[in-house]
Amino acid sequence: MPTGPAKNGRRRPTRTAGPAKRQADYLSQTRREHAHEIAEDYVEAIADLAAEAGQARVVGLARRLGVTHVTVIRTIARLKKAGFVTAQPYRGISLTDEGCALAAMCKNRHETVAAFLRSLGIPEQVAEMDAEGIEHHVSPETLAAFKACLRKPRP
Amino acid sequence: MPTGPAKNGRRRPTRTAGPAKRQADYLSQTRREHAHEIAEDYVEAIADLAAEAGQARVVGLARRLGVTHVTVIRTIARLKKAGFVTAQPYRGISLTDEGCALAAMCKNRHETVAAFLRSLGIPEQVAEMDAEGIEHHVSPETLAAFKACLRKPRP
DNA sequence: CATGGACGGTAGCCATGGCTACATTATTGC
DNA sequence: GCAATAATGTAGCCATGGCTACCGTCCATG
Repeated sequence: MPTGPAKNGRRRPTRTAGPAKRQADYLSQTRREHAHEIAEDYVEAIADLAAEAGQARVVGLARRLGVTHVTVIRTIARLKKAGFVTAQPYRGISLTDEGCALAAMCKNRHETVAAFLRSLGIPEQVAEMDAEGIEHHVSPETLAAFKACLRKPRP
Repeated sequence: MPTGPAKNGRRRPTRTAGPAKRQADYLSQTRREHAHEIAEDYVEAIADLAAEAGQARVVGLARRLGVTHVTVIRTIARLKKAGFVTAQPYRGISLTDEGCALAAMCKNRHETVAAFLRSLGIPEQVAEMDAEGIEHHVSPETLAAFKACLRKPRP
């Protein structure tokens, strides 16, 4: 039972229409992006492992991503359905052309973000850590601005 | 059935120990942060609604956050357990002191990130959109660097 | 003062992304 | 060639964060 009468403006004509709607869209978009983040981390890790060990394997991915091999297997299944990787049971994991392109884009973007942060005087480790989280939310416009800043550093 | 013998270096002594471990930690950390992101978005929205309408209500939050009122109710329950908000059924939602502090920090951080992006020449709307995603991953060091850049803009 | 419609809440579904525990397959070393 | 071990895969659990459908509350207004 409620403890008393609510005399708050319940029937107010909402009034938070314009800007609130826009922010809602931004937030929805950000949430949608989150689905891609994992895929990006995976294809990047697969590309790296393939480059350094000749082939990406489940345990290697698990170690690199900080999850159990079970999680890797399940996520790989999704990436397979999404067309980013190919994999047969007990064999290594390979990127499709699409996956390769995504990995290359991610690697480039990650490098740019990390370099930009370092150029602001942020310590290596912190820059790397922040880049890991930031990179997935950097639009092409912002990425271009970062690159421009790196090209002509402040005096 | 596998289509043939795998002659890949399975028994290699892992060799991806040092840097891979570090990256795994970074990624784990980023994943952990994700749990906080929602809380941050909520307390910020609650603070805004309280400021502009006198009280935060479920439907208002739902509109602002771009989700259904059901999602809001469930998340509020979690935030309540976490000690960020207080709420009784059919009453408005209020921030605890802790929630208030978090909201203030988030608002400040969001403003800083958005202003920094705008200072790089990124269009208002894009800056706002990117800030929404980036803000949750900005460490204190990086935030300080952004603020420093804003204080003395490039000539 | 009754009631309609907005608001708030519950039940139950789905997908994702973790996990442990257990089973299966490949490789390797004896 | 066979056993041990590491890698891979399966089953099933939990939490989170969406959703729809439906039901309950409340209060402004006729």
